[in-house]
Amino acid sequence: MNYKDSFREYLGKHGLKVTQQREVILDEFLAAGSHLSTEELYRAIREKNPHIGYATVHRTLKLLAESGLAAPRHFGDGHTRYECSSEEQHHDHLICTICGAIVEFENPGIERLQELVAAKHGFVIEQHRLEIYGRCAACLAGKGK
Amino acid sequence: MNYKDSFREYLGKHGLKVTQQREVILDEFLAAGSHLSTEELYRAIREKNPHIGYATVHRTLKLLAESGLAAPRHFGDGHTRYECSSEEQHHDHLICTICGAIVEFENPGIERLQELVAAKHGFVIEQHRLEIYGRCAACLAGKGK
DNA sequence: ACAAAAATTGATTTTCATTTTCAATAAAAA
DNA sequence: TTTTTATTGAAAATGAAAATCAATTTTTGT
Ligand SMILES: [Mn+2]
Ligand SMILES: [Mn+2]
Ligand SMILES: [Zn+2]
Ligand SMILES: [Zn+2]
Repeated sequence: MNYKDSFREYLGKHGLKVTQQREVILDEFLAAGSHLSTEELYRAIREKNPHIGYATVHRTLKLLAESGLAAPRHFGDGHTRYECSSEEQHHDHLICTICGAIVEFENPGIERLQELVAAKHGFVIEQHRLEIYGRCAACLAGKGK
Repeated sequence: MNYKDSFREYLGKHGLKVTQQREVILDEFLAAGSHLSTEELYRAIREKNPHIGYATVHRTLKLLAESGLAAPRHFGDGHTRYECSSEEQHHDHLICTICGAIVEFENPGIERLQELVAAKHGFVIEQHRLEIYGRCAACLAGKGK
């Protein structure tokens, strides 16, 4: 089942309605780059759909997050960013402090050690967040934007 | 050199003044528990020093962070929290999603793997943040507050 | 298809942590 | 001590996120 059907299913199961705005916003969310802020997605949508309001974009992103289709991220710039999460598996992020580039990575070894750390302290993990901040290759080479 | 002298040194080197308020706030910051929000520290200070304003507590915490004596943390509850950072070494956090308990841990294996991940993507690490959210032992046993 | 019921929309307002303002005050320099 | 400079704290401003509410759209019921 694809994103659009999953979203429709979630809406139906929660007594929510399938609206034109929600369809457009999901389409643009899937088409636009990942890790976009509400403001960024709103601007992208507004180009083709000037009638869709900021509040609706905001609410739909929260709805996508609640439905598990989008994942909110916080990289320290004061803006909540969202990325698709349904079909992708868990990953963490490398963030360039100069150009803002975001690189995703997965590391089973780190994941395993986290489980060991949690177990050692009697915790059962629900989620985790690992963000590595530094300078990306391009910026180190003086070629960052 | 202790915290108070380090702070005085930082102030002196930056053309800033050593004030009674800053001394009191640093004292309370060191005496109070770790991972306190500005609001929490302000309340603790106000009990003995009703004349110290919220803005001054806020500014002093930022100053402590700039000087490297305090480290700001964000655990997702919308409040910036601060902890001492000067003499302690790096650590990460386990946060209970039920009672809010915060457990600190260090794991050299995870740190090493992070360096490998960063190197693989051409990044030079400046800092990182690892937060593991889950249920603590007490809450799992039904004894959480 | 039509009417009634229920949810959504979007411009606007509100919230709330954080930051800034500014006249009075305190600290450091002369 | 006098002058200069920074700090203080009450209040106001800021800004991202969330809430409001009358108008509109979607869905349900007949
Ligand atoms: Mn990502
Ligand atoms: Mn800590
Ligand atoms: Zn870069
Ligand atoms: Zn707990």
